[in-house]
Amino acid sequence: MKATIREVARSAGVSETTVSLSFQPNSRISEATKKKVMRVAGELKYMPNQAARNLRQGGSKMLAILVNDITNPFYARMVRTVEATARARGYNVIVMESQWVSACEVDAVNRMLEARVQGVIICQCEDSDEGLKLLKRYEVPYIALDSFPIDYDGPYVANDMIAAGKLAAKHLIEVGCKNPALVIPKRGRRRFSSFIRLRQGFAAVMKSGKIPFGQSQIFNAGLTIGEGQEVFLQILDKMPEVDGILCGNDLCALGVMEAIEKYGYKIAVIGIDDLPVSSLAKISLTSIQQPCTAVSEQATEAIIDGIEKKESISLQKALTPILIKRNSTLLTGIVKNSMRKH
Amino acid sequence: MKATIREVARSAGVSETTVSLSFQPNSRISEATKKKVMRVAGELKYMPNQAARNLRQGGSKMLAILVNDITNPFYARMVRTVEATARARGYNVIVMESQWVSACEVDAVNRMLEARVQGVIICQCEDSDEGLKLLKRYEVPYIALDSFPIDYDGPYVANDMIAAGKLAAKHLIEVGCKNPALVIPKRGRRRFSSFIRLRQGFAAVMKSGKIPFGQSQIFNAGLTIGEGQEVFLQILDKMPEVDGILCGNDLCALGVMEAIEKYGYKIAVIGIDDLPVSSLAKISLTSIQQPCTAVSEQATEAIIDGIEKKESISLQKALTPILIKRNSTLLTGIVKNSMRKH
DNA sequence: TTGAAAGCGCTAACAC
DNA sequence: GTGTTAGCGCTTTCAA
Repeated sequence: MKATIREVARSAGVSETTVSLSFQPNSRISEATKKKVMRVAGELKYMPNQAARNLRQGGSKMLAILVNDITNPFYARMVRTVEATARARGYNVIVMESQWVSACEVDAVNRMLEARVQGVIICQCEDSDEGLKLLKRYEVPYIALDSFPIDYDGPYVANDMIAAGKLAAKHLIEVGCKNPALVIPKRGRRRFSSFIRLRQGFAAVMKSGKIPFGQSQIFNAGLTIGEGQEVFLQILDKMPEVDGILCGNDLCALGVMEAIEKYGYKIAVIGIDDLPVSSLAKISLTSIQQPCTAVSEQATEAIIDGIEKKESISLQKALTPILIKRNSTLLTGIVKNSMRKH
Repeated sequence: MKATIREVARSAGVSETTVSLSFQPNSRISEATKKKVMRVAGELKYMPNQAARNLRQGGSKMLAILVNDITNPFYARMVRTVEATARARGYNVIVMESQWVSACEVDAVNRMLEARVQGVIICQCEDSDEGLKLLKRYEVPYIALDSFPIDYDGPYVANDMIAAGKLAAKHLIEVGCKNPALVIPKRGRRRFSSFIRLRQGFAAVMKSGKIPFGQSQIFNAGLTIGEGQEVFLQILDKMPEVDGILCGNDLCALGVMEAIEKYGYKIAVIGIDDLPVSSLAKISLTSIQQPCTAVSEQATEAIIDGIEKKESISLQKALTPILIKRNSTLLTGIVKNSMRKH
């Protein structure tokens, strides 16, 4: 880890250029020289210094991905896909986490900027757009992945949440739901546009099915098990007749299911994400499977294309999800009235 | 994102040195000059270039963490903690994933080396030690986190798996288990030393409790729900009287529980990790909670200390886990005999 | 308190 | 097919 190109050159009796070129694919160097250089490099434990290379070439070959919560499997899978896609195209990825805190987001963006990442894939956290502003200001290409504020007009690749809302509503109606509730997160003053779209799709289908659905049936909870558990009593308080709940993600849905069970109710629940645990027989949570892999891949490809063609990216794309029907709606739908407690 | 220190210097009518110094804390520059420099820097959208800084200073202020599976919450939490701890000390972290594939591990290590990370926190994947060899060869400080091969003798911070095995065995005996099985992963020819230790602790307590426990009661499955589901029939085949199963992690345990339920058995199950979902009433999986945060913190601090003191690190530390008792052992322990199918 | 100059390790013109 | 030269953007002596 100590040797530089200079020492390798000297030791191999060639110029630095030759060494440099030997490490590049299909360069002009003869096989013999290349072999010799490689041998010496090996002996001297030489390895090209990316920082120097970047400095010289004026590009870091580095992307950043910013997610809200790395421990959430939904984001973790995105990170994995982005990483793999980027690597295939010769880019490294630095992963950052905002933990839903705007200040962390800004901090993360600053570090990306200093690291001279060439592109940013960003799952935006909340109502502050400071992070985005920084990216714009410093003219770093970015693309939103999955979530972004309601007034965002930049490039994105996301899951089609209107479709998701429609799927959920249609299914709830199918299983006989008359009093639906929607549980989605709210940060600061606004909601994510993803969840606004979810609501739009949900409300549209409910309306066409003549099921009343209004503001009073929308509840606020974050995307964790804990927050799901907490919100259920609020729902029950305002909607004692609730018989179907769509949650912002599976984790929240798991929490809601937990509370439903605890208080002895039977209410249809739908989550979003289709986590591995959701398919367990004991859980069997009906969920909306999002095309996360495709979304992440396309976002990554788009940003790299943008970087390499030096074009600004204008992609705005929403991919269609599918509904996975399980017991959390199928069983509860049948028994819910007879089993109700009150 | 375009301006360099030179342009800022020219525009502010000072030297590059002054600009550079203005961006460093408590340097000799006067407040007035600093303010002026900052203003100009802001106007020109100047931001120090880390690559150049690193090149000059000969250190990247970058750490790498390599995990096996980023979508596994166990690793994700470690990543989070490492990242936060490192950042507090002024280091960035690049995250890499081996996906349990030795070739990926080697590839990841190579990229770290090129990125000139100053230290590596590594959760090793399997029986190949190629990755580690590379790290040694290029003299990059490293510390193993949580898992490493059986013959590893380098620095590590890990969970005390002997203690974990003992806790589990003690508890299984408590709930009346007579025919225990152990399900742990095996990669290539060897097992992780973590799981060998788990077995040691488990076997020791079983022995002292006069419960027979030998090779034929140890089964092989990876750390995922799917592999847990698959292994159960093998267990049943070889041990029709099995009444207690300790799994290598919660995900695997969830899979085993799923299969137990599916085939209509009641068998005590213990997992390791205590994932959030494990505490759900519907799951209620008895699990061993590992001090992952502390482990990750200590590993990170140790490696940074090593880097800054230029000392090689010799820390070998195992932190004690605790047992969280839930229904997967408490209920099954009571009813298991009367409910058995065969 | 400030500036001039040297150089970190590498690559890309441009010679030869 | 190979070498010479000139920087990439920054920090750090050293001198003023």
